[in-house]
Amino acid sequence: MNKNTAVTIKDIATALNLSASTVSRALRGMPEIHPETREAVLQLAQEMDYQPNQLAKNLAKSRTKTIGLILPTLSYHFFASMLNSIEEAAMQAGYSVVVCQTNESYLREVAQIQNLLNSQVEGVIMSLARDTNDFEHIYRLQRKNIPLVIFDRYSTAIDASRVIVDNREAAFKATQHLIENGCQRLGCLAGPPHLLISNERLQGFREALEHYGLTYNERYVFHSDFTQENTMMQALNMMALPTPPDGILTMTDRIAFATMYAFKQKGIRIPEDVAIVSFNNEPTCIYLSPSLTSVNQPIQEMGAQVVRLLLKQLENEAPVATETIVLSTQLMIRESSTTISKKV
Amino acid sequence: MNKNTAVTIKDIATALNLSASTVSRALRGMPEIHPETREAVLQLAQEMDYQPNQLAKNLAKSRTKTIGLILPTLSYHFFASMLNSIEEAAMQAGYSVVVCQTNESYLREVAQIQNLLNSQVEGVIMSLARDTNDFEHIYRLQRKNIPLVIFDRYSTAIDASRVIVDNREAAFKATQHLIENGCQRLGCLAGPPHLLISNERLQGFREALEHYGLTYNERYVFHSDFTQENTMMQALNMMALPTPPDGILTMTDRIAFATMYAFKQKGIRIPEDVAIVSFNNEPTCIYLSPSLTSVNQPIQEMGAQVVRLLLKQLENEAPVATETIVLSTQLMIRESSTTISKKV
DNA sequence: TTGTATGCGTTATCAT
DNA sequence: ATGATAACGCATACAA
Repeated sequence: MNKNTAVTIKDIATALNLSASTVSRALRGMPEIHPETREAVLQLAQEMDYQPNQLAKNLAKSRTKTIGLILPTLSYHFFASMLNSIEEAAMQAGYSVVVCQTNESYLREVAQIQNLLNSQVEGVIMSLARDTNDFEHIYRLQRKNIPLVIFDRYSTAIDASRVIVDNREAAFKATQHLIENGCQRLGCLAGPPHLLISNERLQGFREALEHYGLTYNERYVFHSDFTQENTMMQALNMMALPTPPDGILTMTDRIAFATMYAFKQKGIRIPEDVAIVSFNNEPTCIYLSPSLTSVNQPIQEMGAQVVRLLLKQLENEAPVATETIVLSTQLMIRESSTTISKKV
Repeated sequence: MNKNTAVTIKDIATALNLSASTVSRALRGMPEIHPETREAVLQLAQEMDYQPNQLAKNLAKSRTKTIGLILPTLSYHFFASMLNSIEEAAMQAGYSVVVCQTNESYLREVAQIQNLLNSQVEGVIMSLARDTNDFEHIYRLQRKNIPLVIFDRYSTAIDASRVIVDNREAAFKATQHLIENGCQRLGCLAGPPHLLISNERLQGFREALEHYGLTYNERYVFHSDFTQENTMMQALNMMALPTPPDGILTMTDRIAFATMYAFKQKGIRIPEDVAIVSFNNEPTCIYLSPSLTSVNQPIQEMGAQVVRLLLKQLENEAPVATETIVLSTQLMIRESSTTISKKV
């Protein structure tokens, strides 16, 4: 059952013996309206509890002031936080954002882009789904000249503005930290092989090893599909190597959580048997025992930059060159990687 | 910079020397259209990469097939999961959902309802913000005959369909569990005093105490505003009582996490010194050491019921009586409340 | 089977 | 300062 009685501008107009255009102008506070008329309109609007119809407004102006945000999932704290930070920045610029999750599925990503297009969003911000390997849907978006900014999970196959962190450097520093804390045999629990940022982090991992004269061995690199079960299996497989690692770099906190969980069940001690360093710095990191060392990404800054780059495209008449913003990270050192201070 | 060249039905029509209505019908697969015309239209639409304008569509049909979802925050796993489960159920019924967060702020809640109204959502699903004490904005919604369903954080001051769990019983069982595991002096770390579900849980806590012949003492009840700092302070204050509790019921996992964090820093052992039982069963619960005993709410079921109740109102001509669905919960017993099996 | 006319609620361009 | 009219893109009642 729905209201059949939405108050419209026309209702106010006839009630006041005015034309719709006058009411419209009064409502929007245009200067040419007589104060008395304006007052009358505003008051009646209030009394009738008039709600402007955003659909009609948008259609008439051919303008929605809305941007679409496509995220892999809101269950990761990182993405939920990015949503907040993007929404904040967008709102300040007078835009609202409509969010959709892909649940890591390529098909859903395609569908969501379709939806956003139909919803007439003026621009799109996204981070790629785990399973996205083909970019035709993105190209379509671009062919329609919809401004696009990609953050975090990007692809070099897409020519769009991006906001990322220096994954290679971050992984390098994280690995360096493990080495300097005495780890000799390092393993890496990476994400799906086709995810670019996973490879960048792997690259940083490798460079750190080589920089410190350790040999990089592919057999110490395992790939997780981000699910808990798979991650636990990969982690245990790694520890079942003839000479298991004494330090592991995991690509995300979720991977680290599952790994630590698996290790706990098997009686593998952290950091005594194996140290762990991870990525994302989710709030849960500090609650674990041992607390988890993790790379922090500047979420506020990323959100602000993402929106800034999008606005640049949105508000310029002429096409704008794509831009890549690389932000730096901070390693939050905690118990999982430091044998020294087990304070508990 | 934006596309000035959105392909419309009219474009297809003139290109094919047809009328707009014919194209419209062909696009929607109406039976009365000649197969050949349909083919031609469909093909050209594809070639021109035609995107239907959802705004125009909605305006023309005075129907959006959209429901609004207002959540306190997406940072709580419970709400993020509810979003997924609601979206799933809504999609199956052909509705899409637009989400907004209040960030626990009353003012934002009011504003978000305003937005949803302007966006012409056909119905609203919500869980109240922490700070919401006044319900005029909800009443306005109802005066406009917008179907409304409230879940989890509800209020008896709002006459709307709801989907909740039996908080009193859940708290009773949780408290019972603590008592049966040997706790003698129980404390409760509740949410803000005006949150109804917090009080219901407190009621269950109290009833359990009395049922087991323990005395309920208000001095063992502390209120957290859900922030980490405040929660830590309240938790430590509780343990600073002359005779601190040996068992605590916390109202949410977030409260429990912060409490455990505070206790860890102070060297207060869980469950040896004090056992903890909580609400929400976030995934993090199993990752903690000790793992956290928590009340699980049937999120899938809740989402399905919420949507079902809303659809009932949406798809009935006549007004539908409000309904309350009370679902039952399950206590997930883990290490934080059981002295027996510290497996690690 | 297809076309014409009208409407959805609002804004915008001309007039007056 | 206000009104009439057209337009936004699509759907639909009515004609043909």
